[in-house]
Amino acid sequence: MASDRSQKEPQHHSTLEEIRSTRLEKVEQLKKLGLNPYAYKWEITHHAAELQEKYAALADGEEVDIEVSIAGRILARRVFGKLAFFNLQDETGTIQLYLEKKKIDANMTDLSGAFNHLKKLTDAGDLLGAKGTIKRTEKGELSIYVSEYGILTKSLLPLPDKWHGLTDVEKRYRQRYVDLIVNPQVRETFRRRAQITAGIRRYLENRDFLEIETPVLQSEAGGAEARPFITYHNTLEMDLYLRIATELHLKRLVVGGFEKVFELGRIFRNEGVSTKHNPEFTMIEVYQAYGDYQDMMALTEDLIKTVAKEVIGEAKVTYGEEIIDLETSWRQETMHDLVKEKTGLDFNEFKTFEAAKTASVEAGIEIPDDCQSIGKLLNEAFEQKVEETLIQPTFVIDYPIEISPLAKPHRSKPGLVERFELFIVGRETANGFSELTDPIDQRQRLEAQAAAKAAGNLEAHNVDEDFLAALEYGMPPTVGLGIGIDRLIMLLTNSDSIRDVIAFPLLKSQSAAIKSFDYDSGNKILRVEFNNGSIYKYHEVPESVYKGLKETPSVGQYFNDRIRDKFGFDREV
RNA sequence: GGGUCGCUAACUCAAUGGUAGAGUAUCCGGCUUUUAACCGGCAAGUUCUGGGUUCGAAUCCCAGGCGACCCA
Repeated sequence: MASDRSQKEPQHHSTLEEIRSTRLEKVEQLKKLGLNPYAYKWEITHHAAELQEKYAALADGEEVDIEVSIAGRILARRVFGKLAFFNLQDETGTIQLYLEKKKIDANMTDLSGAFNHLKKLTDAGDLLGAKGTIKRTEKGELSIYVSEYGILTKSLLPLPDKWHGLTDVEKRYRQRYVDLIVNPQVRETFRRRAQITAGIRRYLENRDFLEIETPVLQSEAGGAEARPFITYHNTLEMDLYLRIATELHLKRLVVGGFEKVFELGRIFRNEGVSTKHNPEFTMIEVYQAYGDYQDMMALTEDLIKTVAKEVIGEAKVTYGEEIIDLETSWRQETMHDLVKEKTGLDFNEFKTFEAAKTASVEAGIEIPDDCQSIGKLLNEAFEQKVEETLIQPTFVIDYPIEISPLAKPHRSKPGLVERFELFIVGRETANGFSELTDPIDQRQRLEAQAAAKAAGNLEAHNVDEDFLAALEYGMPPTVGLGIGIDRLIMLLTNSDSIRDVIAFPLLKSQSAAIKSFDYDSGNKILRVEFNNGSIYKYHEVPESVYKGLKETPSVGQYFNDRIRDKFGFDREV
């Protein structure tokens, strides 16, 4: 019998494409057997972790005659002649399946050769349902002694290497689903992320804050200094901006009479990508009427402590080499004092900008061109010399007015505002201030921003007249807070890149990878086939461009520069 | 934006400028206590792309793509 097979064409089963086609054949074989390779349902009675916990004390070789049914993904197979062991993973963990020919064939009488089909037609990566009893093997592994199985979904693509797992960082982010399958700690990170955001909402709802959703698409970006994404509404024929903050709309709600509001949502900033920045990220903004920044610092501290305790179990966090103590009362220092402590410079003493600049240069502070006031210089000194040293939670308070256009002037310190920022592990984690409620003062500050925009500052914005109108109706004394949720989650999950806490971080798109192209000179249509199998037809493409593409040394580069996004197209495949 | 490093079989990695290899996975055969199962066998490559130098390039040079890290 073996000799018949050996005379067949040599089989090639190595590349992805070939593995996939082998598995597609298995799909067909399952269908022929009357088994649906893409099943509708499997009744689950238990999960892996639950069973592991419940039967932790079961002795080696012992069995428990309780029928259980579970489902999950096959992570590993160890197959013998008439016996097999599979490791099955569900959302909670893994458990071994003890698969014996005798037992399975005796129970699955409708399917002759049930055990052999299981051996031949399943692969690591398939989703499998199994019913059976509990048994700890003689080697000590808690198992389900399977009487019946169901192939629930046939997987067509192989899982990553079982030794090394998925180590390619890029692939982990680009194909997060694979990362999640093979790296349990990644699932734990996102589980914890969900617990953190749920905990924050619960905390605020318990204190009568109301979450109200505000627009993502805005005709004026505002509420922060950042470059916005611009998009276009076709039927209204207008440019729209994706929000860079929720601030100005939440304040409108406070004007409208809501005393405690918040929104936890996605913010978009058209800026670079780094371990600390993703162009879309999650922020919570909280506004409370009739309070000031001291009230909000108290709330911020209590909120973060409470959530950390709920999620981690204690208000102590290990982050890299550091142990962050969230429990003891958080330090509160003025920006002036901290700068003085680290640099020896007392910014209260400087009478002129020139004097401050000279002293700062001596202290080793680099001064950018647009830094033209004592306040901005103070902030530079803070960012360059202090920020990264603030490891344990620290509220920095009383910021220069120049860098805080929406904050209320300090009640006793001229030139400053009642603002705080929270720093943990050297990173800005939260920002809040007594809100500016004087509409005339606010107009002046926004007009200064608009002037900066007109002068070319891409992070400045036009005056939001409607927001000013709202302030003119009267906003109560109010304090506001913003927390960078991703950075908080990084802290509470001990992650050093923001990409580790965003399920699908933004990545540069991979190269066009053009397979082939041809040109219809009569209709001026350039037809391009990509390596991923898709085919696009570009219209009104001049023959010169086609010739250029034909002659260029780098097709992909030429395509990106001269064709992509330059011509209308439709997609053929 | 700048710098450093990387890109070789599906995966993880080798290969003095001189025949591109190994382990794992896949595929075939065997196997009733494995858990990185084991034993035997087959197959698997546009060395990221495009140029250049050379008798000869995975290796050296140039340009580009993508990524990681650091800096601003």
